[in-house]
Amino acid sequence: MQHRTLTSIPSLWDSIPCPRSELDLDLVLSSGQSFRWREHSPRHWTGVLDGRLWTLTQADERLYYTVYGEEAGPGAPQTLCRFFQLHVCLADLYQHWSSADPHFREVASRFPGVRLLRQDPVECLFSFICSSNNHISRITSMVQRLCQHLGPPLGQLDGVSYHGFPSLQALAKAEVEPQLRELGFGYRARFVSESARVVLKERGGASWLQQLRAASYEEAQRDLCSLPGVGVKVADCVCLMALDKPQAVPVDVHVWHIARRDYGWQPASKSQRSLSQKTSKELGDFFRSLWGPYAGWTQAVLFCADLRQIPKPQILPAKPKPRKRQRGASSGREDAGDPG
DNA sequence: TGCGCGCCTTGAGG
DNA sequence: ACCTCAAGGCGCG
Repeated sequence: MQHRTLTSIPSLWDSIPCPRSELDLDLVLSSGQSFRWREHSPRHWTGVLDGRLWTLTQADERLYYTVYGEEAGPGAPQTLCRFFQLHVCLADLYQHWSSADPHFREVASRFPGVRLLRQDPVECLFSFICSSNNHISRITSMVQRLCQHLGPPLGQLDGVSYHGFPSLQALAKAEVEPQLRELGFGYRARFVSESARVVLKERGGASWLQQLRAASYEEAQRDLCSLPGVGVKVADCVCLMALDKPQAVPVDVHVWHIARRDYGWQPASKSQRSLSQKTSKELGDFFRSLWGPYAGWTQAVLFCADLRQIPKPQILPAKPKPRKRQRGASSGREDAGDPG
């Protein structure tokens, strides 16, 4: 089977109303909320949702979707509305934030349609456990490896295999940690397998995570922080992106930078260099008091804008670099041959 | 108890 | 070749 595009086989697509001011699909799926969507052709995103394989794209005032292997079914619109939280009116929020914050108004006018996904808690938790000391492109490749090796296969498109996210049971197996180390997860390998084991055997499994949606922000954050590899930053990401806590503001060095550069913010306590837990809380409270109960959503807009404002330098074409560095004539390191 | 600091993995880029 | 940094967390003093 092949990846579908809207123009190739229109009959296999359906759509729901969704203006661009409410959703910028390209921005939302590539800005580090979820690491599971691939842009296989321009503005066409393929990924797994509710255990099925989808391609999404956007045109005019509508969001188009197609599901592989079966009919999309009558539940598809509701699945999409829930995933993109379309009941939340982004235009109203932007207006509110703009009136409260001139800097937001200036930035947001260039970045409409940035909203939060409502992700599966297990997927979100373990994706962000992988995020520590890491950047988006590398997190993406790690999560992809995690799914390819431990997740249930859902089929191939153009030779690319797609997998569901691994279950807690799969992640909790004893051989997972060495396996993940082999896959380049480093010290995060232990965090993944240990947290899976704790959630499964000491907390009651996926339903425990699910129930944190009904808990308070403070309680959810505290409970998540009891897992190995989960600190305040990762807990806030999960709270914001999977557990219905729109007030959670994940504070990282990037947000810290934005706060100082664009808001002249300085911590009350004078810890300068590193982001202490106390400073994170201070900064989160600062943004919550400025932006209100959806402060995490606001931060996502600014974060998105910041990602796009520092475009990666294009690789210059035809740069005849004299390569003099390999004098040892080392055989290529991408050798496919087995050692021995 | 609270806080600051060094360490942990890997890989890209300067 | 060396250093730093990248959407951090943990253990120690």
